[in-house]
Amino acid sequence: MATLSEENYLKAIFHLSKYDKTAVSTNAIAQKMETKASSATDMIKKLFEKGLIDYQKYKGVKLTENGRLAAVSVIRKHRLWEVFLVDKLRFSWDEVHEVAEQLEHIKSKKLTRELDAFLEFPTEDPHGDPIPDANGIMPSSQKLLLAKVKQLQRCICVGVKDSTPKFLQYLDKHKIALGTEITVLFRESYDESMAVKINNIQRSISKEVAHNLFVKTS
Amino acid sequence: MATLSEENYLKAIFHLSKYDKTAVSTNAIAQKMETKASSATDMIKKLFEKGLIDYQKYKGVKLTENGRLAAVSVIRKHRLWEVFLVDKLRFSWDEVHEVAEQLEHIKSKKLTRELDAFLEFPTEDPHGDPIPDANGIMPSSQKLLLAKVKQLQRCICVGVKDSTPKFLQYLDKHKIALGTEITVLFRESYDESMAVKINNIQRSISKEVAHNLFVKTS
DNA sequence: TTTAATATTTAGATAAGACTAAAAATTTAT
DNA sequence: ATAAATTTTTAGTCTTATCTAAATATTAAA
Repeated sequence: MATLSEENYLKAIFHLSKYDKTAVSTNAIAQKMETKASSATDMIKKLFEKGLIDYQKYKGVKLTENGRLAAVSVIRKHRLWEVFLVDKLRFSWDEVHEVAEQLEHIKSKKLTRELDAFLEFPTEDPHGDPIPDANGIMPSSQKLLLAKVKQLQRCICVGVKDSTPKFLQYLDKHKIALGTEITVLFRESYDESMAVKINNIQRSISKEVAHNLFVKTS
Repeated sequence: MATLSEENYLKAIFHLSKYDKTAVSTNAIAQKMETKASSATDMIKKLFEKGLIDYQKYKGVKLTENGRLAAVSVIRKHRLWEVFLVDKLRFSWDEVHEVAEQLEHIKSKKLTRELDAFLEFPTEDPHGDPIPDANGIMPSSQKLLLAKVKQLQRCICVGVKDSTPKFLQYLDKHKIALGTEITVLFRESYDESMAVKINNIQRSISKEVAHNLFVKTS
């Protein structure tokens, strides 16, 4: 059984290797965990001893299958709790992360199973991120960044890449939510901003925002 | 802010001084925490430094007002989560304790407040124990042990003193639940057992059981 | 390709919370 | 009232997870 700190490191490693499946560096882990590289090295050794990561000195780390399962189990709980907080307890999507960071470490198979059933088996959390099933399988979705959408295409907002309160509150303020329809009008090459139509109103979306909003094209 | 371990010690001290409000001994705390007296002494010093207990060497400890509030806050969360598990997640009353022991340490004022509202402000947990309000006030109830009920009196089961799975499962097996009506017929002085009528059937209740079942007389 | 910069690891220290063993204080019993 | 038994505290050690500083390895630059 992994300790709280081990679980957090596994989660960090998982997120760092989510897109490119290459080895993760000690520094990257330390940065994500907001700790020092030496601390990361210590934990890396521990996770290696427990068979949760592959590791060779100076070569970075990769999750083993057991490590991946442990990480995904924590992520599953995190996202289920987020759904609970938003759907049942009147939290907004920018308030859930901190509490879910605590709840994700509660150890009880039955709790996770029953919570899942109580929430009617959700497949996505309030930010549009997929919820892994009990076997550790992530539902895949063909979302893409708004920044990649072609001119004159219509798309629907399905998730966020940056889920910090700041960005989520920005979206709330500008009436952009999951399910909101966005039509890309044109791109400003100077600053990489985009002119879009949202709720029939034309607006400009900055490069920063366009690179942190996931959409689906129909 | 109290650590997880500090919270558990405060809870232990609270429960040990619940009935008789006298000072609690180091040994009693150590026993309740399933640890050694020396460890208890270490923690006592820490809680004293933080102003959560009154303490004089060799004289035992008492919660300060702040200490009591901290303990009661944890107990409030514990009991709210127990209600959640039973009412919403299909846990039985003998399964909730272990999970609630973890959930009680989650730190979020909003979570507690919203959970309370979601559960429609319950006043008792699944074992009939009172749930303190947000200000740390315990609803009082005039329950008494079944063992104290007079002959030929009718009463209603409202709580348990022993809430270990073993006892709770015993009650389930014998169809005794909160709300069950019990009429005391007579007392066997030899073994202190009681003859009672439950659901119109006459049964014998051992001394052990009678001393762990709370009832209310009308 | 040798040097410079950067990344990683090692060594040793610290704090929290637990332990054992021994010392000191208190309580109980004679 | 003193001795014996018990309780409590102290002193020193251990583990986990962190840190700083120094050493070593790797990567980038000249």
